[in-house]
Amino acid sequence: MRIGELARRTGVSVRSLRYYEEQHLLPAVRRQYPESAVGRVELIQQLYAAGLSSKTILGIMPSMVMGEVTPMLLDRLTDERDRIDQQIAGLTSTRDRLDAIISASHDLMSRGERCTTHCLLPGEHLNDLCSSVETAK
Amino acid sequence: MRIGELARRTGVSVRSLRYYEEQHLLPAVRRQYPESAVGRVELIQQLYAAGLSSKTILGIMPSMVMGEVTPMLLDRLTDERDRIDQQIAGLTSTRDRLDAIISASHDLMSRGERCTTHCLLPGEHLNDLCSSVETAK
DNA sequence: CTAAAACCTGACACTGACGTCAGAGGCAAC
DNA sequence: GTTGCCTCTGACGTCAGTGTCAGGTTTTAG
Repeated sequence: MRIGELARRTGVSVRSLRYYEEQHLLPAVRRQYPESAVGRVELIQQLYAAGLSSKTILGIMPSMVMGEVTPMLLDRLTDERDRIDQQIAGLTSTRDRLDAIISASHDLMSRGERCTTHCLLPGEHLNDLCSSVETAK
Repeated sequence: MRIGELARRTGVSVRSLRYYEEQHLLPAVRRQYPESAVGRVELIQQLYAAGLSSKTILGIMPSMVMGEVTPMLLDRLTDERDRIDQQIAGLTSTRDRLDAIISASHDLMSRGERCTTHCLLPGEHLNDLCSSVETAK
């Protein structure tokens, strides 16, 4: 498979694939990629989405491809897993915060009420922000 | 409170705080920040961590500060919440993938076995990657 | 009053993953 | 041949958040 087809099949731009190769994440043998490159590209994308850098991905790639893991790699994997766990926790808390506002405003709108005292950030005066938002544009 | 103290209390650099003000996320009144700025900075950081851009944050900020939300803001909030939900799902799947490797390698090491066929990415030859990793450094 | 400390403005640098463009080559069908 | 598509190399641009430095002003301590 050549780079164009790989790009089509993965939905990843040619530029990105070349970048991956540049980072030694995606080896090509004489302009040909094996069938397995598709899964590999998807793995790379997934790890990028999880906030790993190309260097980190390069580091843990061997353990993702082979079932075999050295103690050092195991450490790295565990570190990253823990980091992702933390990230999930943070995102969950953020989502809950957004959710609280969304459902609260649903409740309010269904009753036609208004509530400016039930702030999530206490101590703010409305004018503080309104003015800043207006002057922003 | 002035910017230095705010920086100390939030653990955010002075430079970043100034950037927030530049983006109209953190209004200052004559070089003075109100007590509530601390919570506000933490909110900003949390939203940044969730992948929101400064523009988006500026857009949804009013609804975070006041309980009141316009339908337009509600849409934006819902969009962001859904995006974060997706992000959480992706991260969870990535973490599970890492976890699978970690626990599998624990099992293997405890038995002193080796398993190169139990790959997570089928169809790869070990040499594909080993060579690419070696030549990387 | 003076010196030090904090602050402001403005600008440029950097990172990382990727876009984009130019120029050059390869390989197919017509 | 040549037309056209795909590829490669190389370089520069982008974006957002932040570091950093220079040079000037304000606030605070003595």
